[in-house]
Amino acid sequence: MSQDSPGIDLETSLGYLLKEASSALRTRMEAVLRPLGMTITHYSCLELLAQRAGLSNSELARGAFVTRQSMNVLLQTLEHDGLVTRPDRAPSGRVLPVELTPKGRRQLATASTAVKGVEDRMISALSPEERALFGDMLARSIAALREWDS
Amino acid sequence: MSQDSPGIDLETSLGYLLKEASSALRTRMEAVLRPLGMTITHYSCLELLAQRAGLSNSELARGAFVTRQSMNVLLQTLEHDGLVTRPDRAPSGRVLPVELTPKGRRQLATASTAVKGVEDRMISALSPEERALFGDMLARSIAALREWDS
DNA sequence: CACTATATGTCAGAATACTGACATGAGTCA
DNA sequence: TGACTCATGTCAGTATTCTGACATATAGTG
Repeated sequence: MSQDSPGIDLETSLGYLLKEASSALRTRMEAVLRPLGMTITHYSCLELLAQRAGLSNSELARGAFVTRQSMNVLLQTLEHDGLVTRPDRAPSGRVLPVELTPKGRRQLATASTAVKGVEDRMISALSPEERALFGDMLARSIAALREWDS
Repeated sequence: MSQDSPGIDLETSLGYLLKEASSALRTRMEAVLRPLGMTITHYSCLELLAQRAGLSNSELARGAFVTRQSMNVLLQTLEHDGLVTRPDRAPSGRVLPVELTPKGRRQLATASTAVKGVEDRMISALSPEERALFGDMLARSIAALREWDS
């Protein structure tokens, strides 16, 4: 039971809590996006494109935290459904800039409000000052985890 | 190259930051567990069992944030590899209590050390006082996200 | 100019997790 | 007792993501 070793106490582990929070957020987002026929990656892709039009497949993949292979199959579906467009040939190099269509923009609008509701629910547990600090601590944690990147 | 920290508004979203932090933690954990031939779910299962011996398949699934079907597949592998044991018949009801074998305990020991190193790296960006507050904020966020269930 | 390194898009296969469904056992309540 | 509800373990099929690999295009270096 409570044998030591270099064991990690999951009850107080910040890593476990972080995963737990991320899982809860993911579950809630899936719940509100499912009626809209969208997955989280699907929504993330559209949201990224709305803020930075012309992102490439690889850039979208990094922004949505999936591999570029996974993003590519998603983009094929989005393109087929008329939500995004890609040029037939790369304007420069091999990079294919992706853009939202009006239809994609409309779909994003409804999804964005739904997702914002989930995020608002989450941060409702934090005071305005705490929200700033929370974001700052998250950013510092991210930086520390990537510190010795190769 | 515009691959690092583009000035998108998503960077100020706490939901996105949370997902980003979770992704960074996941990447680091995968990096240290891969040489040991373990996945995160694999490790999580062993860690859960070390702290609470006799957990059922469904309980392990909830603790590792996967479905009980996925956990069952993993448990079959772990059982085949001699890392955990399950009784042939349920002592009560249908619940099959899972237990670590000495071999499983040894494998967990090395993995736990590696994972602890990752977590230590992450919280090194936070002061001791901040760590407590960080955990508290995460717990409150989790509670807020789940109180919706009604 | 060649050579190298990096990044991209893409294809194919494998690993992993999920949804749906079913039977079983325990607990609750009329 | 019997009907109902709930949770569990399990089977089957599907879906999504990942790993590995390759050719190509750009930039940097000698």
